[in-house]
Amino acid sequence: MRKKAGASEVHPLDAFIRRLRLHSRLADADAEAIRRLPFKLLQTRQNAQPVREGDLTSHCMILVSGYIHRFRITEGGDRQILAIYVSGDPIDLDRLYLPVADDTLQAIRESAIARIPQQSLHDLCAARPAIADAIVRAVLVDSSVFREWILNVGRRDARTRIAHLFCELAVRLKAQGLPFEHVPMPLTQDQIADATGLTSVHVNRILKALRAEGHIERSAGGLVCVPDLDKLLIVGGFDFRYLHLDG
Amino acid sequence: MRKKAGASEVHPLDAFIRRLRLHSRLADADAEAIRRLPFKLLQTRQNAQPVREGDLTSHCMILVSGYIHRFRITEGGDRQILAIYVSGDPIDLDRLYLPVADDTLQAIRESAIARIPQQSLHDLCAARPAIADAIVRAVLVDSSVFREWILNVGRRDARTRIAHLFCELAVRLKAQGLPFEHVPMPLTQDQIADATGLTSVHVNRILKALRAEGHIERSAGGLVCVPDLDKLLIVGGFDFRYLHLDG
DNA sequence: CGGGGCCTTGAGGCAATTCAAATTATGTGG
DNA sequence: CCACATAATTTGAATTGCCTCAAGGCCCCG
Repeated sequence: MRKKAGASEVHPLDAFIRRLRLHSRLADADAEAIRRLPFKLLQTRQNAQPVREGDLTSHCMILVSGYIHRFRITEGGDRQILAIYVSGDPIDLDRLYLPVADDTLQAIRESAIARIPQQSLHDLCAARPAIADAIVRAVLVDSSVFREWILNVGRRDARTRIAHLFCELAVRLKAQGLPFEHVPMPLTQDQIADATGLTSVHVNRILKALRAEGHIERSAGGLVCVPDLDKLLIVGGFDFRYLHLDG
Repeated sequence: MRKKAGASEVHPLDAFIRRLRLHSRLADADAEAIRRLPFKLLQTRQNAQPVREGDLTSHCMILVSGYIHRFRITEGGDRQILAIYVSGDPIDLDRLYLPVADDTLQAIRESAIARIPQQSLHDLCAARPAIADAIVRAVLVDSSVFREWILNVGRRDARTRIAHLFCELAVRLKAQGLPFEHVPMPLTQDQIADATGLTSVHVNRILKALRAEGHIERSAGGLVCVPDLDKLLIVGGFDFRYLHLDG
């Protein structure tokens, strides 16, 4: 009757395995092989930058807990956030094949990261084709998300754009089995602005409007609370297809 | 003295091999294996859509000649172009692992496409790890380009944005060994608008200004001619890093 | 209790949009 | 090779969504 303690306890990479299984079938043996991967747990504080554009890297990182974003800067110094990662997400798989970083990674709040030697991952992929496939699939889904961001920033007005960002976060959190009614909002208004290609001033006004309309609510700890995700999905013009969550 | 005719003649997939070699080392045997891939040549006319969002596919396509773009549409019906492909580019590698299309592909002008069964590509990757790696690397470079487009659309003004688009096309054409002083401009002003998140009216005005400043010129057949790429690179705030052309 | 983030609000300005119409290319059939 | 239809470019005028600048308020933390 009692659950046995032991190997099946929570492992830092379990969330990563869950994330891969969102899009790929992995045998238990594959999952076990991932758990046996050598890694070091890295605790980063808010705003730390575990990798900067231009760095030559030797490891890949999995976000174990916390939130991290990825950004680039224009010649003029303007920042654009390109992705927001939640626990379980691999945050720089690209560096497995392109070891020179083309973006900077920054912790949104204090986070825990598993650092895995690239060589170990390559070896694992060579030994286990199902894992290699799962990794490519994860890369491709991310790629589809990048494309949706182009669409979001290029063709939607501020209100829809911001709503869409919240929707995406909520849906991805939900898919990962994380609490999603409260979207992680240690995302400052500045960061929302940088993720949507807007100004923090304008973001502020739009948030006010969305609040007035009841689409979002303030919540403890600076979280954004989504009282009715279905309604917000409509405001954000959200279509699930690009996330490839067919499961 | 005379070149021997035979196996070394131009093959439709040679441009693809060149494209892969931009970022990956491929042995001659690998290249030869690619040439032996079964494929059918498809001639498409302007505006044809070889694949639509939602299609379930069984093939992957390589652009042999011509130009193709990839787009998505918002709930409101606005189009955003997400990528522009030139000869040699694989245009839907993502479908190798995610067979349901999340974008629509459309020919900018009449084009020739090589259609390869996904199964054949999978087999080839399994047999030749170097090719599998090269394909993943191609996917990752594309992904970096998508991110640059987010930055472009999100954080640059119209002038810089349009200049950046031309720069990217010119640089990619050049890298592929194609003529690049004349950027392919069967891209209509509507299409430039959809690629940059602007209005065709505004694109028209900016083009006029860029012409007045001598950064671009009109050329036969609706091409845009870039008299001095180095200058345009500055106007577009262009940084090569994201293209990963270290070679 | 003072300083530094972050959020909030107002007023004014501008880049880009919308609407509308004229002009110029492109292509097709007679 | 011209006439006509269609698509693409160009231009103007008015509008607006979002930005800039600037100041004030809140809250956390030392």
